[in-house]
Amino acid sequence: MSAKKDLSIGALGKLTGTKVETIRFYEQIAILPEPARTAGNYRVYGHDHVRRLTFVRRMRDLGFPLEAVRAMLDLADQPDRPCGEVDALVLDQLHEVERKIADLERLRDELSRLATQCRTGGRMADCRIIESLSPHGEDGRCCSSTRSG
Amino acid sequence: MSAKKDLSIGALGKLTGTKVETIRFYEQIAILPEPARTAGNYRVYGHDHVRRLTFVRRMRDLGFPLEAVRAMLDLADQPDRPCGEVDALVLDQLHEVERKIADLERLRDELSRLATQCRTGGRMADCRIIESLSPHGEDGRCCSSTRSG
DNA sequence: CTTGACCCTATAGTCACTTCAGGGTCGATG
DNA sequence: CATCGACCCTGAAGTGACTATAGGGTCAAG
Ligand SMILES: [Zn+2]
Ligand SMILES: [Zn+2]
Ligand SMILES: [Zn+2]
Ligand SMILES: [Zn+2]
Repeated sequence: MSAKKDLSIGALGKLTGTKVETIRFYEQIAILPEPARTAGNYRVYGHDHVRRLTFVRRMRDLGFPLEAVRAMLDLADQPDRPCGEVDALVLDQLHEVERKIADLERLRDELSRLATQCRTGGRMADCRIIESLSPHGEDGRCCSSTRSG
Repeated sequence: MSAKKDLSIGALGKLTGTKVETIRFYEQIAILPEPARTAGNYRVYGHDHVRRLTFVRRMRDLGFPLEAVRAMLDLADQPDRPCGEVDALVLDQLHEVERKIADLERLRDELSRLATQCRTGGRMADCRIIESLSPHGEDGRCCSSTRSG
């Protein structure tokens, strides 16, 4: 008794936490197949769309790029292939996320050092933050490197 | 004796670690002022450009959006204003980075859980990863929610 | 019959660049 | 003098993953 409850695009969006425009966008780039239409040209979605879109959104929420989503969808449709490729995609994404975390932690440290530089409530002319971000001192010499011995 | 060593766009790029196209782009959106030109219409840069571009690149490397860079450049040009706004910009960016790190750490945990699900070397049909990403079981019932009491 | 929520298409905008197409300039070499 | 390669020029389009806007059509309720 699997009820075939047809869904409008808005209903599908609510069910999957996806904006209507995003669903149409996914259709345009062939992440989602074209649905049937009503007499009034409205899109009509069914169970398979819900499943597929949910899958897509979960991967996106985990930070996978759409290209990886596409690859995963292709793989998922071929039950006889080995699943090693799927595992590899997940590991790649895990490493990517770990790399991003490391990058951001370095940034965070630099920013918090920067944030403690000033705090004087003084004027821009004395701002240590601006000074820290500038190339060198305030005098006219720097890049030209014409400081002969 | 501040030597006025004029620089071509390529030389400026090398000096600041910026691609030539990016420099032209910054000029286009008025992050950098239009430089002088040679008779052959080549851009010619001097010391001030080096300083300004270095400042921009440092901020970008710290993850500030160009809008914040623009704001900071505006402030830096007004020596009499209080530097509190600068401090606030840096703190905002610090919090933004901290938020991103927290988000990514959650993702990392989910991904590493996901990554340990499978590892069977089996077939797609049995892949636990695919299963974990899918909405519910394999049977035809789910979104329709027609499971009456 | 009108209101308002929803839907349609096509197009442009977002961010911070990158890439491309199609040329021009300049110093060195033959 | 021709020509080669490294560099430079402009303007437009492409990237990712949507988001927004303009200008309409559909449909159930009151
Ligand atoms: Zn300050
Ligand atoms: Zn300098
Ligand atoms: Zn698997
Ligand atoms: Zn379902």
